Amino acid sequence: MGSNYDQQLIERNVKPTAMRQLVYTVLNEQKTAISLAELEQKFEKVDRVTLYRTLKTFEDKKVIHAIEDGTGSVKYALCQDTCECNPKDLHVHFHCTECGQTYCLNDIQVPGINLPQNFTLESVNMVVKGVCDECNK
Amino acid sequence: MGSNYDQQLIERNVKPTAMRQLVYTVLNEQKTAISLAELEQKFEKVDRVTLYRTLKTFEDKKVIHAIEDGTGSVKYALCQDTCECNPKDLHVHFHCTECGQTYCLNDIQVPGINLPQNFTLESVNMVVKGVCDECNK
DNA sequence: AAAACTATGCAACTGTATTGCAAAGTTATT
DNA sequence: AATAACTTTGCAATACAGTTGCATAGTTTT
Repeated sequence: MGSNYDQQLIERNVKPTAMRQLVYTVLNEQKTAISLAELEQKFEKVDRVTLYRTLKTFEDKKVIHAIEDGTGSVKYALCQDTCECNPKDLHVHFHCTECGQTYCLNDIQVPGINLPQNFTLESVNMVVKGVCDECNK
Repeated sequence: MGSNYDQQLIERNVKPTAMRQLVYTVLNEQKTAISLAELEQKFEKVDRVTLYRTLKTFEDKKVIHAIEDGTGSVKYALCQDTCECNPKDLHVHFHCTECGQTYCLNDIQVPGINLPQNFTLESVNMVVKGVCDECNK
């Protein structure tokens, strides 16, 4: 049989084990980015290290991207289908200081930056902090 | 007597104690942003918690700003004279993946972002990663 | 000089991230 | 089909950044 998400994993060269299918499913259900600790809480019983390595594998293979939102715990979210995690694929993230949620603003591309002479660019982590629409109600 | 830097501290409503003068001096000597652990190593013998609280005080009073560069340890750098840490005062930071240094690109302002409806902005943490001029030689 | 407040130092603790190693599971080879 | 080689998972333990509580020292106010 195999999960509905096998294809996404296989396309990114990740063997779709049971664990990975589960993790992918959970990630897919999230509206906002999620930390390792939060992911752990979605399961009855699971080994944190296995989740940790699953996330690392997913990140390496560009199934997910990491967001350093400054809370002390890295958040993760699924990449868009077309994402190669190149600078041009990068979007802005939003961290709500009220509810603590971290959003992917997939529609807002990270603006280009002209670096000083001889600085070369690999990636950009841009996190806007403020209050989200839910908390502004 | 008093240190040369008393004025800067007093202007920001920080009492210029001996400890704070020392920390300010060290921060002022840095070309790149520095972590708590790195700061600790600049002293023969010093209590980490005191440094920690000194940095927190400096940050609160906008003597320094914190940079979340994604390395797992927050970096700190002196604010510019005119800085009020408002969005318009914010500059881009650069983290070199080769030497590990984090630079303040004081001349490069963080670009404005149009947030979705009902999202309000407080601050922005923008870190560009790549290779710095020194490491590109 | 005493009281009130602020800063410092030490000990202890929390939580995230990470590594090593053995067991279980999977894939390739004979 | 049995073995070997490799990959994934689970458990134990560790490393380290960040943080809190409390007692002492120092400073300022009354």
